[in-house]
Amino acid sequence: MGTELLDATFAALADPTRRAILARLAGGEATVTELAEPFAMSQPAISKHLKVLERAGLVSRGRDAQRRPCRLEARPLREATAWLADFRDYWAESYQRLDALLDELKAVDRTDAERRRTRPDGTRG
Amino acid sequence: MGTELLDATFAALADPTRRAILARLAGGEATVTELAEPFAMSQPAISKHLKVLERAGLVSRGRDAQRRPCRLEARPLREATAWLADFRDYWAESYQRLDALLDELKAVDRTDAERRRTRPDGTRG
DNA sequence: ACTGCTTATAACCTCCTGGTTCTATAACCA
DNA sequence: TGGTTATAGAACCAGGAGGTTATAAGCAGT
Repeated sequence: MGTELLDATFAALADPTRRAILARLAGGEATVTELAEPFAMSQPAISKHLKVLERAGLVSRGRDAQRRPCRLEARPLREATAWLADFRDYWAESYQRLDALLDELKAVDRTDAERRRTRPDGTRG
Repeated sequence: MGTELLDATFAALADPTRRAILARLAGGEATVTELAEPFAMSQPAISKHLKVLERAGLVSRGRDAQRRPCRLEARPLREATAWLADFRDYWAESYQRLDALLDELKAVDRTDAERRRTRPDGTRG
């Protein structure tokens, strides 16, 4: 599980233009000019975004004469999703442990209360 | 669903130091010095990372005398996970549509073959 | 061979990021 | 009051990100 792939993937996802490009590509392959069309931005800017997505492995390119059609790649998205899911699970588990701890503390409180009723000086002896 | 929150969240997740901090915090609250300890990095650097995490809403801070304990916040992580999940679903759906399209094309191929058998010049009528 | 379309590259700018060191603030401790 | 601990802030630096324009390169059609 390469941290560099995670770095690149999350960094790629951090830009709204790139997320929009990915969303567009989820609907099927597209060429650079097709991808650039909805944006108020020059074509080289889109090419740069595509290079970022490509470096992260999120997008791969084919060849069709002059065109370089882009398509989505699943792997880095899977890895990023897996990281978030693992994280969520680990966190949930920690909360369970915390809940258990709190239950335990409550139990101790109760026994303390018991003890105080019989031994009012609060010693634990 | 603010794109700015997504920007900040994914950007925050794009750094391995910050992901490690989050992982540490999934195990419970921690102070800045506790968080800084495992890293070969100055304390102000960690404070900067914490500020990034805070700006993204991933972390909130309390107060305990001189200490400013950090704890995880669920919301931005939920939003990021949701974005990825929605994306995955949309993508899967598109693939279904693509499968349907391919089936349709195969069907057309078959009818073409039928036609060729009766009309060898290939005209479509 | 010329023209047009599609894409990438180069050079440049500005702003942000991630790190540093040094210093200030604030709370506790004696 | 003075010292220590915990954290934040300021000033600085190098490098990268995201944009621009102008240009080059590859391929297609006539």
